[in-house]
Amino acid sequence: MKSRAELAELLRSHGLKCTRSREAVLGYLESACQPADAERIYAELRAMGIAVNLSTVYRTLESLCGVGLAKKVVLENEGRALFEFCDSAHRHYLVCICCKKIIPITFCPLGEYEQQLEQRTGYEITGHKLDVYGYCPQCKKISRA
Amino acid sequence: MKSRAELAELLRSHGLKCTRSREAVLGYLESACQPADAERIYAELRAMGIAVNLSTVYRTLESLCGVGLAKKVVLENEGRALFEFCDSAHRHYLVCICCKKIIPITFCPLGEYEQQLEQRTGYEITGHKLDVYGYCPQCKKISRA
DNA sequence: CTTTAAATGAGAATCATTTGCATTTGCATT
DNA sequence: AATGCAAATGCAAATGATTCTCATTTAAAG
Ligand SMILES: [Zn+2]
Ligand SMILES: [Zn+2]
Ligand SMILES: [Zn+2]
Ligand SMILES: [Zn+2]
Repeated sequence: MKSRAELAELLRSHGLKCTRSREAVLGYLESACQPADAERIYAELRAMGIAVNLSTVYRTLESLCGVGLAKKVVLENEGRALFEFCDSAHRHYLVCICCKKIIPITFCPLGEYEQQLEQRTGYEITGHKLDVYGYCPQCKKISRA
Repeated sequence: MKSRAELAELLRSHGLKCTRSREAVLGYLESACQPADAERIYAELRAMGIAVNLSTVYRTLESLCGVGLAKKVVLENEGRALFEFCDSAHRHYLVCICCKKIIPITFCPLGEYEQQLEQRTGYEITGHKLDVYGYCPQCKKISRA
């Protein structure tokens, strides 16, 4: 949980003008425990008494992603894009298909696989996206009952 | 490349009434060399002289996916959903971020990884989605020039 | 305190996809 | 082959997430 001054500094050091909306959105992402969509960020900020416009939330998220302060996460079967604070770590997601809870996973098992693929296909591989789906412990119980 | 009779039989055996649109869409998917989006399927069928409505293409794709004759493929940075003939094989995609060419990959390196995740997280894992991005041999050359 | 380029708010526009409803069609039954 | 009916289709309008336009406000540099 960063202070307002820290957030402001983070914005400036990434070449972004520091505004109320940006500080608010960045602050929200930084303290959120899982990726959130624009509408949700918008709603939560309003609930906190911070009046931002939805267009501005979208624009701000785009700016933040542009300078590497946020990351866009697109999941299958999810109509809307999610966003999270970007600590620039490569990661994957374990998503509950029932309650939508998301656990970020930092271990990546695909280094060798990518090399093999490059050799076999002639592609120059620049990255990958891996999402794992299933039931979280809670939903597992419920679905059994 | 299946005959019309084969396509019809495939539809019926999956519990779907056999109609001109369904036969056309399924036929297109079956002979396509890579996943295509609804609009594209629509355009190609028209070009072949088969008049189908775009809504019908969408509805047909939904039906085909519903009975397991097609599969929806959602890729990052791709505004529209893609569809492919479903041979029920688990697969991944190697996508060129330049020309959008897609190579399906049948080898999956994630069996052990899923087991480890189940143990560590308590989730019951039901599946995963892995897409690899990069430059195809052709685009690799171009970007160097 | 001015100045000025960038950011914002409000709402319209866009784009893929879905839906309502009147009409047509597959196909089982006579 | 003719009949009947539920399911499928065409068309246009609705939807929902996201982007854009443009007039107004604001951050921050001088
Ligand atoms: Zn759950
Ligand atoms: Zn990885
Ligand atoms: Zn390419
Ligand atoms: Zn796999």
